[in-house]
This record gives sequence, structure tokens and C-alpha cells, in this order.
Amino acid sequence: MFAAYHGNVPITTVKPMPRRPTIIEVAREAGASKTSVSRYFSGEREKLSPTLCARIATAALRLDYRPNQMARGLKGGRSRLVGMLVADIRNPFSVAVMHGVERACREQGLALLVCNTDNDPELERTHLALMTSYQVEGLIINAAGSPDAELQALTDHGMPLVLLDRDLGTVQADLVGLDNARAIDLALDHLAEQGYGELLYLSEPTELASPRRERLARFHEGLAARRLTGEANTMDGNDQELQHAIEAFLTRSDNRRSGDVPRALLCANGAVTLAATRALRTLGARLGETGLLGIDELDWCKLVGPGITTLAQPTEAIGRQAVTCLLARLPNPAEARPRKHRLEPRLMPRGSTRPTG
Amino acid sequence: MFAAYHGNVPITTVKPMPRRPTIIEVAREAGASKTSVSRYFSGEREKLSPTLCARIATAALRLDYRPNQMARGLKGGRSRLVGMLVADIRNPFSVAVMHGVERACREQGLALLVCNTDNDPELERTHLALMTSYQVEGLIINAAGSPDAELQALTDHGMPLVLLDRDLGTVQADLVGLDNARAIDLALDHLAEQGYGELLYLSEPTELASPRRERLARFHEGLAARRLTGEANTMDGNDQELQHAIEAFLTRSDNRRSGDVPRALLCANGAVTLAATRALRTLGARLGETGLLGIDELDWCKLVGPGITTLAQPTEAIGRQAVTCLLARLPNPAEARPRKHRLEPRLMPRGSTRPTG
DNA sequence: TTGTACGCGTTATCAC
DNA sequence: GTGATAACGCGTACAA
Repeated sequence: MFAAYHGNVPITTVKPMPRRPTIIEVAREAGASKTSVSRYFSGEREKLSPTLCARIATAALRLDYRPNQMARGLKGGRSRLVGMLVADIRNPFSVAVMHGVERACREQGLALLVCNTDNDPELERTHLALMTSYQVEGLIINAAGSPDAELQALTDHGMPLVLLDRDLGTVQADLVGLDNARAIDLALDHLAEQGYGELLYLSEPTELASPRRERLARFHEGLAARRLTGEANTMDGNDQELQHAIEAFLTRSDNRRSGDVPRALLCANGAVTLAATRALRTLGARLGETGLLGIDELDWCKLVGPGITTLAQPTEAIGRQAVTCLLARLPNPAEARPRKHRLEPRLMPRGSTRPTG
Repeated sequence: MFAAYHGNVPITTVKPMPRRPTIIEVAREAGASKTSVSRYFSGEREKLSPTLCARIATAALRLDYRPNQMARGLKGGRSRLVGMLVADIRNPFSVAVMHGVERACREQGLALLVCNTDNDPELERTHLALMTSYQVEGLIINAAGSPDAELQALTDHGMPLVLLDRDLGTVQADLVGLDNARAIDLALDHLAEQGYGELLYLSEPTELASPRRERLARFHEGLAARRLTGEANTMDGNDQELQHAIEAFLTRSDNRRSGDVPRALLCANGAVTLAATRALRTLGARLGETGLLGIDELDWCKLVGPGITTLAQPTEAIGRQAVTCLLARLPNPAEARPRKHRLEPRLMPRGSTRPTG
């Protein structure tokens, strides 16, 4: 029996990895009741006598007590969790917005459960179910597919919901995103001012993302008033195809105008800008001589050639606004009609839109 | 009284936003017991009669029942949540690793609670507490500061723990990250092969991040064997200061050698590469003539000048390995001694390390 | 194979 | 002010 202690720790001290202390143990340690301890940690300290407060404080500190959020969420549904669905976590724009969301949540004492769908509608459904199973109090959604039915079901159940960047046709929910019309207007104005007369608008397929549709539509609408000629090309990430399209656009002889008019590329988002830059590089085009303007500011845009002109999205603000919307809906989800929040982009002029070099 | 129904929905149908169905309601609907339903959703369907299974399935489907993870986590601690602490969510490297972690978790039926500390040790502590309060089953940590004490306390309580990229001195935990020595060796070999003889190693301050220390140390160790001359410069994000350092390095006359030897910059990570590229651009240096090699592959590296040579980290694999480690520790956290997993980088040679242009 | 009873840690309700 | 007690939704011995 004693031998067990020779050079060895008794088994009983090995196995029982200590549980976290519970509210009951704190209550006992403080000589108080569960209720009082609960009140103490629920921000109702004013309703407790200073002396009791102090006893609880020291007891909790000594035991290193931390309220169990799981148990909290069980009773009143106050999980203090907010869910965020991101279509592509590797997209810097998404990350920047998420950063804003996260900061805003933190300031509100909310935790953020982030799910990345990798643009897979199937995964999106799965993750939606996952997050609700964790009793999230609200959902911020950058949709990958069209989970309209699922989302509608959620709002019907009283789940506050905010759409991010991408709008969905049938879902009644707030939307926070860029003012896409304004963005295209800014872009066209700038390109026209800089002397570019013929434009090629490049975008990814527009079916899945409302901003792409809005931008494309505005592009077509906005040409005439500025005496611009333009065409659009939507394609997915095929570099080869993109390069051919750009080459055709650049080498084609212009029979609609007299002189030779500078031509420019307008890219619908950061991914397209990257692909287009790659293509232009392969084609040996000189930035500026061939104009290039992209929506989404990326940290490398100032480094390529003479710098790439961009329209910066207010990513942080978009994220914060999303949380603000959510918070406004928390008390009574179906209260007000859905609102659309459209934030302003900012032009970052650089060398890629200076035709004179 | 009737008037209330004219063009209006009776109040009672507005307020009571339907709760999610519970296991009891499913049991009632299926004419079964809680237990059976619980078993059904806990993957013990083999132990149920096919007919019961079917009844439960339809009942659950009709009610759109979803087990409440909060309640699940309460009992045995099976929250199915994994926590991940990220020092800088806007760092593409971190995001890439996180992507790997997330995929691996998903395959294991685990949800991921991500917290970003923005490199703030204070916030790190807060978030650590937050995640444990949600009863995460394990923690993957890309440390911002030195939360050694907190982490040690957690492991003592049986919390499985994996360190990501950055090691911590006193914490007994698995580590997954780049093979930093190998990375520097590869870099030095490549630079030497390409004919660069004088190197400037650029890094951010090494206090907070062990990889920075390891890389810097290896740099100094590895010079002699390759007949290279080199010096190192660690500084934080001050562009001005960086530019001066680089300028001094490039313009200084070399009195240790006879001829003029090509000089190159070796950047400790992606952020430094970005800053150095900016500085070189401002200085009007030609990439290649002035060598440039950076650790961390970024999507714009092939676009700048002749392309920037990089050492790509196996980010996805690092993320997956972290989850693997965690899983291995779940059954018995303190089982084996901590292991260090060091993954291999891959050289992406480009024009920035071709001195001949 | 199926059902019963209890416990998980917390909050809400209602007495004192 | 403070405390006892009943939920909350689920897992799990244990009994049937």
C-alpha cells in the first residue's frame, strides 16, 4: 500500500482532471446562494449588498470561476453567440468585413461563430443548421447560394438576420453592402475624366451574387451619358479565356470613332483585378496606356507597375453596420421593415488610370 | 373585438415566435421515448428497431427538429466545439491555415469558434476565457503574447492544446508550424546559387514570435558555410526606417570583397516582403539586380516586376495537422509528451532572384 | 430493444 | 436584499 507512493503518484491524483468550478461551489465558498452569485455575474450587482458582492468576488477569484455559457444559453436562450456565414474566407474583402463584425461583437459582449462555405450551397445549408443548433442569437450572412427557404424559416422563427454584400430575392432581411451604383458611377466618371473612351467590363458570373448584377447593370446604364463605349464580359476563373477576351478588346480596330481612343479595363472585384493584372502582364500591356480600375482595395495594388487604381470598400464600416442592424433587431426581430444599407466606396487613383504615363 | 381582425393579424399570432422543437416533442410525435430519439441522433441507430427509426425520422423531419448543442454540451462536455485563437486574422497566412483547420474540423463533425486577438495580449487573455466559457473541447492557438500561465492552467484542467506557428517557452503542448531552419537553409542555398553574396535579412521584432527568432538565428548560422556575408535588421512596420536601412545596405561600398557582389534582401514573412517591395520601389531598385526573397507565398508575388521569389508555407497542411494533433489528445489529453511538427516549405523561384535580369 | 429518473450549470420566479 | 426551487434540453445509468 505504501509502495504505491514510492516514486509514483497515487492513481487518484492522476486521473481526476479537475472540472471547472460551478456556481454552486462559488456560492458555498462565499457563504451565499446560487441566486446571488448568478445575479453577481449577470450584471445585477447593484441589487446586492456591497459586503455580499465582495464575498462573492473573492470566492470567484480564488476558485477561478467562469460562468458556463452553455448552461446560460440553455435557460433563457441568451447564448451571446452571433453566427456569421462567409462565402469565401480567403477573400480579403470578406476577411476585412469579418474583422469589423468581430470588433463590433466584442464591444457588445458577443462571441462570433464564423462558418466558411467555400461558395458551396450545400455546405451553406449544413452550416446554417450548425449555427442554429448552437442557439446563435443572430445571423450575419454573406450568401454563397440561394438559401432563401432556410433563411425565411429562420426569420419566421424569430431569428434576427442581416444579409452581407449579397442580397437574396425573397428573404425579408436587412442588407448591408456597398453602394454598387455609386461605385460604378465613380469608376466611369474617373475613367472618362482620364480620357479613356472604350471600356471592357470584367466580372465573374452574376447569377450567384447580387452586387455583380447591380454593378454590371449600372455599367451598361452609365456609358451613354459619359459618351463612353463599352462591353462586358462575365466569366469564371479561366485565365486563358480572360486573356483572349482582353487581347481581342485591345487589338480590335475601332471603327466607331475617328481617332484612336484609350481603352480601359474595369474589374468588378478584387479577384477579377488580380486575374486581369496577370493577363495584362502576359500580354505585355503597359498599365496606364491600357487603363485598369478595380473594385476592392488590395494591399499590393500600389506595388504593381505604376500602381493600380481601385475603389476601396469601407469594409470595417460594413462589418460594424451589420452588427448594428442585428442588435437593433434583437429585441423584436420582425419589428421594422427590412432596410438596405448602402455604404460609399472611395476612389484610390493611381498610375493604372493615367493614359499619358 | 372583431375589428381587430380587419386587415390585421390578431396579436396572438404575431408575438409567440415559435420555439424550436425539443427532443420531447419529437418523441411524442413519433410515439417513442426521449431516450430513443436521443440514441437516434447520437449515432446509435443500430440499436433501434428499423420501424422506430423510421417513425423518429419522419417525426423529426416534420418538426424540423435539430438537437440543441448547448444542452448537449452541458452534460458530458461534448460541445463539439473547437476554439482557435488567431493573432492576426488579416494575415493571409493565418487565414490559409485557418482554412485548413476549418476543413479538418468539418470532416470530424466539429465546429470552430475563431477568435482574433489583433496581436493584443490583453485581448488574447479575454478570448481564451471566452472560449473556455463555451466549453470548447480543444484549443488551437496562434499566440499573440505569452499567455503561458493561462494555457498551462488549461492543460492542467485537461484541455487539449495545440500551438500554431508560434511556440511558447514554458507550455507543454504540441506545436505545428513551418520547419524554419529548413526554410532559411533553402533560401540561403538559392540565393547563393543565384550568385548573391551579400544579404540583408529583414524581420519584425522577434520577442513575440518564436519563428522569427528561429529564422533569424538560422540566418546567422548559415552564412559562413555558404561563403555569404550578411546582416540582419529587425524593426516594426515603420516604412521610413525600413527604407533607410535598405538604402544603406544597397549603397554602401563593400570593402570586404574585391569585386562588386550582387546583394539581396531576405524577408522573414509576407508582411515584411510587402514592406520591402514598397521600399525597393520607392528607391527605384530593379528586382533581380537587387535580389528579393520572401517567406510566405502571396497571390500578388508573381505580378510585381519580374515576380518575387518566395518560400511557400504548406498552410493547408499545417491547419489539418493541428486538428489531427488535437484529436489525438482528446481521449487522454496528457497522454504523450508534446510533439513538435515541422512542415516543409516549398521554393517558388521567380525573377526577383535572377541577378542577370 | 425501450422507457424512467436523474443530473448537467444556469437563470427566472416567487417567497421571505 | 436574499434565498429556495423549478425549469431549460439533453445524455445516460438503470430498470423493464
